[in-house]
Amino acid sequence: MKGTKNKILTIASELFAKHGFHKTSMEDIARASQKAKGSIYYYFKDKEALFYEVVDKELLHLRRELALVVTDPNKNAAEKFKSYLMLRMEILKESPNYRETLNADFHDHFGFVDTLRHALDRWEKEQFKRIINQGVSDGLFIDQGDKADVLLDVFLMILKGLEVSYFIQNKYNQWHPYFDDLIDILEKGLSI
Amino acid sequence: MKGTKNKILTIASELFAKHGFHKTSMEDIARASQKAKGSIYYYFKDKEALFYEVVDKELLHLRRELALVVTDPNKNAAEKFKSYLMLRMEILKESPNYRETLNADFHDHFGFVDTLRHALDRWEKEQFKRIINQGVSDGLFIDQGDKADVLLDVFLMILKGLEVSYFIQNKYNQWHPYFDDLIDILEKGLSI
Amino acid sequence: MKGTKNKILTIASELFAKHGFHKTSMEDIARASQKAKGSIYYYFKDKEALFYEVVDKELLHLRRELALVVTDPNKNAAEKFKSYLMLRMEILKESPNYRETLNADFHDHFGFVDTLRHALDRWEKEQFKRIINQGVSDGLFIDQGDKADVLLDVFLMILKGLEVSYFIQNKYNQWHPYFDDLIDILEKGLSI
Amino acid sequence: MKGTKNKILTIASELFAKHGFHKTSMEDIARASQKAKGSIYYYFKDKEALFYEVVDKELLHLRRELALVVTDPNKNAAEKFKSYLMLRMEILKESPNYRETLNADFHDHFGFVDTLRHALDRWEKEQFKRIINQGVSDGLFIDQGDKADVLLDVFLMILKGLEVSYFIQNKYNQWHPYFDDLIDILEKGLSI
DNA sequence: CATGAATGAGTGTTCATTCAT
DNA sequence: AATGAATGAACACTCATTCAT
Repeated sequence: MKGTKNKILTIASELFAKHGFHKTSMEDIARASQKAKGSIYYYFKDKEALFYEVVDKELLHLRRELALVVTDPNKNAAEKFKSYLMLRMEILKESPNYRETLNADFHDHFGFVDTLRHALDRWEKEQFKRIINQGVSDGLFIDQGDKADVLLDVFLMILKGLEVSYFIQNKYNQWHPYFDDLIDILEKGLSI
Repeated sequence: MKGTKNKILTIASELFAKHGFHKTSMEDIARASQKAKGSIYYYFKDKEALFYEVVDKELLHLRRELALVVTDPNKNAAEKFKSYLMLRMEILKESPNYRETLNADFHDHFGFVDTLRHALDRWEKEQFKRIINQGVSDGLFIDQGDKADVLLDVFLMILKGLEVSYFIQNKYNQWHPYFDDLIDILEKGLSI
Repeated sequence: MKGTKNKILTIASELFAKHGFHKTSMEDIARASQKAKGSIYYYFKDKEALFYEVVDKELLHLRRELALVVTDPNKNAAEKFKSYLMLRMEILKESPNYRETLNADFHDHFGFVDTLRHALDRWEKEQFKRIINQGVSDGLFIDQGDKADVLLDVFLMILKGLEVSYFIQNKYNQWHPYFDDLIDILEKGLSI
Repeated sequence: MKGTKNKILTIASELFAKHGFHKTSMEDIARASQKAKGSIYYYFKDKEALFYEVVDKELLHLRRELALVVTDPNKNAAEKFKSYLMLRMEILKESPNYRETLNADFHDHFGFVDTLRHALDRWEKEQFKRIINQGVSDGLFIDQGDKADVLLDVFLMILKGLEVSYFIQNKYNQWHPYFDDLIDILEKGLSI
């Protein structure tokens, strides 16, 4: 039955989100989802494998939503650019398990999610390329030539950095009002 | 004796840096510092209290070094600005315990380090204000008026975000060559 | 269907042989035999019952081969004696599941194999009696009278003891070259 | 305190003896010795390390007792030979944990006791050499020359084999009355 | 000051077995 | 005849913390 696996996945997602990976025990998940501990292991090899699928689900949602923006026929490149950034932050705000992933990296406790994160990085770079190409062919953006790739990387770096100030340090509500200004700053800084 | 406490502190700093807070046990610290486990608890109430002092020490070092830049009589405001940013990254690179503090785990469950981080935030904002004020009075920068405070906050937000891409995601070596460009982008973005 | 049961039996035999009773899980057997876990329980009440049949099959093979020696019309008693001993060791070498049966674990906790082993003991004693009787009637051996039975038991005891040095302690290759000498010693020791 | 460690060691020895290594849990040992589970791990790295020390203690006892026979000034070589064999069996009967060591399981999966067993093997060979040398110099035994070493090994092999029939298959009480006969057989078999 | 023995709650994981279909 | 989802008891091991000395 899909039912059991999904229930475990859903409950696990909530618990991991609320208490973090380390402080959520398999015991907790089993109790909360009213399943036997062994049942979790029937569907998921590991605690890590369970967390992996939880994060995977979040990122699937993120990509699906962002793709709608990128392919939206009613927006020009500049609008897509801004919409993408804002929606990205909005969805990430509700993807707490992916966010936990950004940190612990360092001590390689979550090396097992690297696959997912790198895949997302590549995917996002691709989307930005599309937006920019559209902007260039529409005459809105200037073709940066060889510098384009580096600029894109730098831009993504800043973007990912903001996730931290925004979410992990819980400044979301504090900074959100100034987010427009921030996007302007970035656009201006990158505009040459 | 100061000797014992300092030895514990030094060794703990190294071990936390190498293996992280969670993966470093009091046992490990006791063994490495050739002290009894009980002795650690004589000087430090908690594992958390020990970590707190370790991080405190790192931030003390950071502030001391950055203060030298801010008060340097041989630099103008623009130079101080750039020097501050670069030195900040350089020292943070060697402050792994503070960096672990950026973890969600620590935010959710170890609020005890928040005190330190907030104190640093306030301190850094103060330093930037000094630099900018000097720049304005020297005619280098334009007085932003009411917007100054918000711009400063946004700027610091970006700065802190960069820590993540830089250190936690181990991109330091990858991005370092472009750091100059990045500072330029920030200066340009913020300059009007 | 015989097919399913036999497949399970064959695969189980291989896995038990390779990894031992404890380290072979029903899961392993199910996966390797491409059958569902439940199917194993359809044919075998227990993990123990499954192992029992595996061992039973090995001993069936052993008895069949040894019977050929005992009833061989072209060998005299002395030749049968030596052939029996050597063939016995040769076949046991390839009967790893029976051999695991010698374990203390199995004696303390898995008495279910005792039945098989005792049956084998009785069978082997019978075969030796036959050989000796043939030897006596051919004038090759001396009738030991009342002592015959005890001597036979002692002899079998030594024989079974050798299995351990030989197989369990993996000295097979080491001792094999001296096996002839050993049989001589036993013959001489028992000959009066 | 030696007290706690010894209590754990003693209780563990009894439990391992009664139920075997696998069926004795650390929980059981903790409960029976009225110590915390953690206390066991304070003194013993592992369940294996605990078992190792238990076996070590048994073998220490064995060697101490056998050494008394080997160095007994009131026995000639033949007497020592017989005494050694009988005492050996007597003590091994009361060394159930060492005996579990003879298992295939332990060979495949618990190589950690091999050290002990090999040390014992070497030690026993040494003792036999002493006895035989005494016998030769007293004119009781004939010097076997080059063959001595191999004969010794074969002899030890038989000896170790007997352990199985005797103890693991619980034939001790059954065979003990015939042990004298058995020693005679071995002496005769090996004597030329 | 300093020790180190002792604790016990907590954790991830395994696996033989059952049963509705 | 055959399945495979679901179970739950069991287990080895970790570690921050306490306290008598």
